[in-house]
Amino acid sequence: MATPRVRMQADRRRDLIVAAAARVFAERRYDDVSTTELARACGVSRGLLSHYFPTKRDLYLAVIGRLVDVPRLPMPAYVEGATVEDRIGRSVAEWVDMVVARKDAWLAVSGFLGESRDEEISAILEDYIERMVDQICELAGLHAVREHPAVRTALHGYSAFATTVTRRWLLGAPAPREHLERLLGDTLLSLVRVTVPALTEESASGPAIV
Amino acid sequence: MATPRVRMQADRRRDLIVAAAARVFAERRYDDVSTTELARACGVSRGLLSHYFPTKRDLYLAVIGRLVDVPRLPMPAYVEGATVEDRIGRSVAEWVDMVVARKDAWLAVSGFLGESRDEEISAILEDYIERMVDQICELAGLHAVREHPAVRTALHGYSAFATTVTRRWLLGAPAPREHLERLLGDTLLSLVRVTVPALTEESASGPAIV
DNA sequence: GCCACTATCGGCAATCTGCCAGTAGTAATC
DNA sequence: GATTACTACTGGCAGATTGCCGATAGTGGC
Repeated sequence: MATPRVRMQADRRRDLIVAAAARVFAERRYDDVSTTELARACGVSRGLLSHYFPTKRDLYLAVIGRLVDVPRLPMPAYVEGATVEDRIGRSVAEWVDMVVARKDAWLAVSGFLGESRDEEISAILEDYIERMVDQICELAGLHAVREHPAVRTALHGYSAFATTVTRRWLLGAPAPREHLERLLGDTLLSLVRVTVPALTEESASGPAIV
Repeated sequence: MATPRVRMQADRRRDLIVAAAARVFAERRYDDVSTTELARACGVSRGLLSHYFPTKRDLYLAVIGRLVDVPRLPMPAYVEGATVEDRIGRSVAEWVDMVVARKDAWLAVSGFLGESRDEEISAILEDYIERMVDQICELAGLHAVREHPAVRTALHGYSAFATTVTRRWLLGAPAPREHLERLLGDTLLSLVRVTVPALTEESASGPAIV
C-alpha cells in the first residue's frame, strides 16, 4: 500500500495506539510480541509506531502509565463515619464493590504492581501506590503522621497485602465476600490501632519493649 | 579461536553459566542484555549457551529458579516457645537477623516476588511463597487450618506485606530495627489471633456478622 | 588403542529493531 | 483559490540479535 492511511489528530492516534498495544500486552509478554505485530494490531505501519514511540519500550511504558492513570480507577475511597472502625469498614466495602465492578481493569493494573526490578516501571507504579497510601491515611485518620517514614512503609506494606489478597480472592475459587472484607478490614485496623501508634511513639520517646 | 575451551562436567558448566548470568541479570534488564553479552560474561561461546539453554528465556528462568532454590535462603524459621506471641516474636527476630546478614542475596530474590504477569515465572515464585506460607503456619500454630483456602490467602498476603516492608526497611533511610520487628510481629499476630479464627469459624458455621 | 559420546565452537538464515528519506493530507496565509 | 509550511504516515535499509546446525576435539568405556 503506497498510499497513506487516514490522517488523524496526533493525540487521537496516540491514544488509539496505546489502547491497542495495551490489549496486546495484556495477554502477551513484552519480549514475545514484535513491533510488527504491535503495528498490525494498531492498524498502522511500523514507521508510525516509531514516530510516536521511538522504541518499543517507550510504548510499553506508555501502556503502563495509561493503565495506572485511568480516571476513577478502583481505589479505597473516603467515606464518612464517626469511628475509625466504621470508616475502615465502609471504605473496605466500597473498595470491594469497585474491584468487583471493574474486575478486569483492576486485575490488569494490579498485575503490574510489585514489578520492582525495572527502575522506570517501578517509578510509575510507585506513584500509583503513593496515591493509594495517601487515601488510606485519610480514611484511617492518620493525617497527623502521614509523612512519618515508618507509617508510609507500613501502608506500602498494607497496600501490597491488599493487592495480593484481593487478586487471590478474585482469581481463586469463589469465596464469600466477607472473607475478603475481614482480611482487609482487620489488618488495616490492627495497623492503625496498634502498630502505627507504637511506631510513632517509639520514635518520639526512645525504643520500647517489643 | 578454533580450539575448544577447557571441557567441563556438564553440571559444573551449567552451574557456572547460571551463576554468571545471575550476576548479569541482577543489574540489567532482560531485554537489555544480549545472548552475546551473556556468553561473554559466562566465558563461553554463544553456541554453548544454546547447548545448555535453548533459548535466552530458558536461561532466565533457570536463574530465577536458582535464586529461590538457594539452600538456607532467609525464611522465617521455626523457633521454640510457649505462647504464639513468643514464637512469633522470636521468629521475627530471627528473620530480621537473616535478612540483615544476607542482605544482598535476599534483596535479589525479593526483587522478583510480585512478578505476577509472567505465567512461568510466577509459577516458580509461587513455589517459593508456598514454602514460606507453610513455615509461617508452623510457627504461628496454624497446622489445623493449614489448608484452608482463606488462611492461605491471608498468609500469601502477609508474605507480600513482609516482603514489601522488609525491602523498604533495607533500602530506605536507616530505621530502628524495632520498627521492622513491630510491623512484622503485630501484623502476623493480628492475623493469627483475630482474622484467621474469624475466617475459619465463619466457614464452619455459616456467615457471621462483619 | 579404538570408538561412541558430547562439550564446545563458529557461522548461517531468519527476524527484529531503530532509523531515515520520501510522500501526501491539512491548515494557514496571501 | 493557489502557494507554502507542517507533519502524519509509509516503505525500506543497516545493524544487531536470536535460534539452530554442522564441525571439531576432549573423555570415558570396551
